[in-house]
Amino acid sequence: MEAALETGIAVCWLRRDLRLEDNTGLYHALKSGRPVLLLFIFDPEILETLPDKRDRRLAFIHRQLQKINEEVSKYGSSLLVLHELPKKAFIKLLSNYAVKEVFTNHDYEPYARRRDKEVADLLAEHGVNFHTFKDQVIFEKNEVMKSDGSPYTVFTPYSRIWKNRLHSEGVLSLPSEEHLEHLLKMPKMELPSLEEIGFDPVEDHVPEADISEDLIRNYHNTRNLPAISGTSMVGVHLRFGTISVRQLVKKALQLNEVWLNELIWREFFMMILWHFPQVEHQNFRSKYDRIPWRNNEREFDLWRKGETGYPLVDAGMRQLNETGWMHNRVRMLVAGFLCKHLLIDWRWGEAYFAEKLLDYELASNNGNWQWAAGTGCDATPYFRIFNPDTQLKKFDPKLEYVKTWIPEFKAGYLEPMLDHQFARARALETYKKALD
DNA sequence: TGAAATGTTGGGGCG
DNA sequence: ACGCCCCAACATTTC
Repeated sequence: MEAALETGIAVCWLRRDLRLEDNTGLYHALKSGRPVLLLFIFDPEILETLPDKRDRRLAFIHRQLQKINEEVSKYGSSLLVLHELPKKAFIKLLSNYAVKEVFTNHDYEPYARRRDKEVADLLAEHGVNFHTFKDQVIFEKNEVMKSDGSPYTVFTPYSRIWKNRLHSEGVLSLPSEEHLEHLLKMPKMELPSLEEIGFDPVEDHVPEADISEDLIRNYHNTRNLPAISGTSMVGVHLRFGTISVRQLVKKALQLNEVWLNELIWREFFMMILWHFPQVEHQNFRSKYDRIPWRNNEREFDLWRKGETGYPLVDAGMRQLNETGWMHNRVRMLVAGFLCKHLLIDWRWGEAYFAEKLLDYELASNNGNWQWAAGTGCDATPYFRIFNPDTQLKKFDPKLEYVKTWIPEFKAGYLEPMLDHQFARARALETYKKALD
């Protein structure tokens, strides 16, 4: 038996689960009885969608990979990092190593599903077992469904069943970090540099996550005040898997249900994207297809630069442009402003966020943009239109946030690009007419 | 996790 | 004392 196992290795393919701790796929690979080769692939098909060669996300991923490589080298192993189409990478891998099994964690985005299908087919042709695991969510795919077997499209009932199921099943964590001695012994290899994969090195000042008891307990009181560090900043870590969602849910259960709900929103939108992959490019509700978006390029540009003349909108866009992050309360406002005040297609805004946000997550970004535009599931009704000045008075009354991101700010620093009352009436009329 | 318009109530000023 | 008006405060409706 032992001899048979020695004749081949297992590969653990990391994608958006860049950690060695509590990693489901890695755990099962390490327990497979075969030496485990740890693999990461820079996929040119993904990289070419990133227009900015100074992309901070790439720098973040690169740094995480270096950390992982450093860590596994303590076990006499190495991370293997390739830069080519995954299918080609596996063809090469199969010719260089006696690969018997491949382990990985589920990735639910439409592109990832196509990619993984191709790799699965290739591996099957070569008689290699492909084992995939749920890791990035608590409940996936069809695990939280209505009693008639259809997916939920409203958050509240979904979250109720999600919580019921969580309480009956508990949270299962797998200590992959305790079995790293089963990694394949090999000399430490260097990663390709950022330049070698076509990117420029850039300071990756990704915000530190704050999952202190203090912050989580107070989350519901402070999360709407953009001048305060009242949010946990876990988005980017969930995106790339540098924190396990199971660790966060355990804390949430003990400390704050409002914060737990935010984690459930993430899974809600992932579930929606799984069942309705067409929402990546289309309105969830097709009755909104007839909205005549104005799509004025000049106005879009003012929005992007943070020069609308509405202080809270502009502060948010400048925070995004400068740091790759924007406070969530302000994200809702700027998204609503683009769709309703300017009548610009939510897809334009979504694409801009996708380019700029370090914590960009297709399912959440799409779900929340469609929420703001009113075209999505469980979305804000079309007649709910934020007043940017009222939002400022409510959530940044001392103008602290605004002054942080708009240095030249003073009352009337910039003439509003359009009148709120006018834009509100125009949005109501446009939506109403399109829906009739 | 809306805002504005419209409706209702009740206290107080005033003749 | 009483009716009338004003208006703030709150509630409801509408978009």
